[in-house]
Amino acid sequence: MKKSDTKKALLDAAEEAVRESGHDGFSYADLSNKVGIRKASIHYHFPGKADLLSSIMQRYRENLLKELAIINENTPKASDRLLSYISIYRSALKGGSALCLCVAFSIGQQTLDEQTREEISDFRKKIFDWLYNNFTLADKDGSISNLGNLKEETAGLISLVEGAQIGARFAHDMHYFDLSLNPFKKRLEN
Amino acid sequence: MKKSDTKKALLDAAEEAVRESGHDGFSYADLSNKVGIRKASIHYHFPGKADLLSSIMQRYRENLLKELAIINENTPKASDRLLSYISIYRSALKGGSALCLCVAFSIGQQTLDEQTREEISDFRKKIFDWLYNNFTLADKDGSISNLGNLKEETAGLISLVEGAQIGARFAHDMHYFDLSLNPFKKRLEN
DNA sequence: GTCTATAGGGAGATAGAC
DNA sequence: GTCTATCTCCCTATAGAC
Repeated sequence: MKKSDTKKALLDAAEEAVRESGHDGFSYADLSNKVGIRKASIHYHFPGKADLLSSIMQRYRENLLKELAIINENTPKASDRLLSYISIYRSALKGGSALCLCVAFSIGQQTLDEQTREEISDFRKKIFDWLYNNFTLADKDGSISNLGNLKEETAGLISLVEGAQIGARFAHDMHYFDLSLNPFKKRLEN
Repeated sequence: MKKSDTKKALLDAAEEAVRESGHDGFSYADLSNKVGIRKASIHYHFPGKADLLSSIMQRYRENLLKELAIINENTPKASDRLLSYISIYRSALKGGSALCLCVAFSIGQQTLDEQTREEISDFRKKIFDWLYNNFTLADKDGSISNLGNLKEETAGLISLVEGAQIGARFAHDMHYFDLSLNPFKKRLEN
């Protein structure tokens, strides 16, 4: 198999594993089974597990930030942009069996290498800024009711979405996510 | 040392470890160092790790449900009760280094034994009911503004508080918790 | 009750053949 | 690039002396 194909298969399998079981909840043996390659061979593509985890995070960050940029391009109203944000986190749940990669890494940060932790930290800041800018837009276009302090609204929405993911995965029930988000969604004018 | 004293020391050390590192983020060796007992001796008090984890959870559940009952006895206004609830989760953060036990177990549920998972699940339901009853009270005493659907409010507050814990611990910053909770707190009338 | 000693397994990682 | 074989380390758990 071509080097890049195996590498992608490993990244895909590892990302899925992290989102379902956490980064220390899967082993090279698990990965080996999923991809159909001996576990020693994984080290050819990623010398250590830290390299693998860092690569997953890098790829995820690039893709998601691109998605958010596209939302801004195509969606004029702030409330609609936030709805898109919420739906990204909703679909990441995969019916209640997985978390988005950012939440999965954030809850297991203690045993991560410094570099990956930095990447997550930087990523979280960028998400915060994107939301903050769109709450600022909402303050102008009036598409969200009862707006308070914009930094508080931003932190509150991130916490709400991440907490809803945790709860929904625990219960294996998407309904819990929707239930949690509804009070916020009712403030959005469509 | 008396049996019950060692047992309590083990429970205390294990609870702290779970809240800081997760239930598979600490070993009998870690516990052995903290308590000053050889790791083999731990098995005398708790035959397996599952027994230890289950005991921590049982103790925590009993204590917290007792606390919530006392809040109801001593605090007439719904908004004040919810403030107490929030402050329990806030102080559990220990400045951003730990989670409350319920969140710590909830995020690591995949590798828990069935019994402990059941205990957490049951505990979460009881927390939900306590909050739901107090949102119902708020609907009567008018101490929370803009009340929507009460189940949604309940799920939303749990998600908010749990997500705020995750974010605050990641950033090692209590401020993030306070920032996240402020929009909700502003709806409470004091 | 607590100890020493050790079993048994799984983790990530490396060497070297092909 | 992928393989087999092996290494080292750490985990939970048990046996048996004191």
